[in-house]
Amino acid sequence: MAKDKADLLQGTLDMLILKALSLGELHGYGVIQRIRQLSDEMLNVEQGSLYPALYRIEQKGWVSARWDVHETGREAKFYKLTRTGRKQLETQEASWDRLVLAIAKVRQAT
Amino acid sequence: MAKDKADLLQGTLDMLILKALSLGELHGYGVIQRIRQLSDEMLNVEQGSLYPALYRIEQKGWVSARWDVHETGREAKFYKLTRTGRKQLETQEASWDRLVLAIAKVRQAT
DNA sequence: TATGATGCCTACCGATTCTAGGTATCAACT
DNA sequence: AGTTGATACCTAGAATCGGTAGGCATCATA
Repeated sequence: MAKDKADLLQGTLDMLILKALSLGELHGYGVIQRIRQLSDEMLNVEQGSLYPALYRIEQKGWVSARWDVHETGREAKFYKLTRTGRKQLETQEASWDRLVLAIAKVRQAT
Repeated sequence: MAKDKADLLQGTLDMLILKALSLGELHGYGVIQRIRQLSDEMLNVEQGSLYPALYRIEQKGWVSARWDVHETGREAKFYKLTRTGRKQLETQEASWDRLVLAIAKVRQAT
């Protein structure tokens, strides 16, 4: 991938996807675009990462999927956050915050 | 591992180890203790994660190792940050900061 | 008509952390 | 004396997950 885009750390992708979908129903490809846009082009999710992740997340019941046609007339698979998924997003955000805090503490040390 | 300790994300361990060693030479087991202590018990590095990581890091030239006896009279393998390792720490900290920033941007979205 | 963007997918690779074991020394307690 | 827990090192294998690289189809645009 492009060198100016940061690689994701394992465990952050689910949270990003759930967050993107928390802003409204969206199809897979759109999730990539939304994450890229929201992060000011800093995060680029590869398709080879996204689709398996969406599948995993759907299996866990965090999103529901349905095929539909969007305004441009093209077919796409739309994903929607479930109630469980919203809970999961909160959980993952809390974990992320704890980790960021813990690492900040270590880095403060002199 | 204990449920009150956060699991690490892949990619953060190296940075934590390098940071711990940047505060002074230390043996492997001590790295675990130092990270735990600096993070207010929030981060717990497993031995099965640490030793392979130290080996990898040594292979990359980021730390140098030597056997020695510490004040308690016990033998231990002491690791020291190399000049390259210090550069690497800066690089990894910068990457971490960028990732945290990017994720914060996504999470700000309403 | 050719190219690039959109849109879906899969197979495999590589990296890394964890679990679960093993070994040994030492202090402390029973 | 024996047991336990902390200290100190290590390895093998499992599991996870993101990336690379491929495939396929549609559509707008040059």
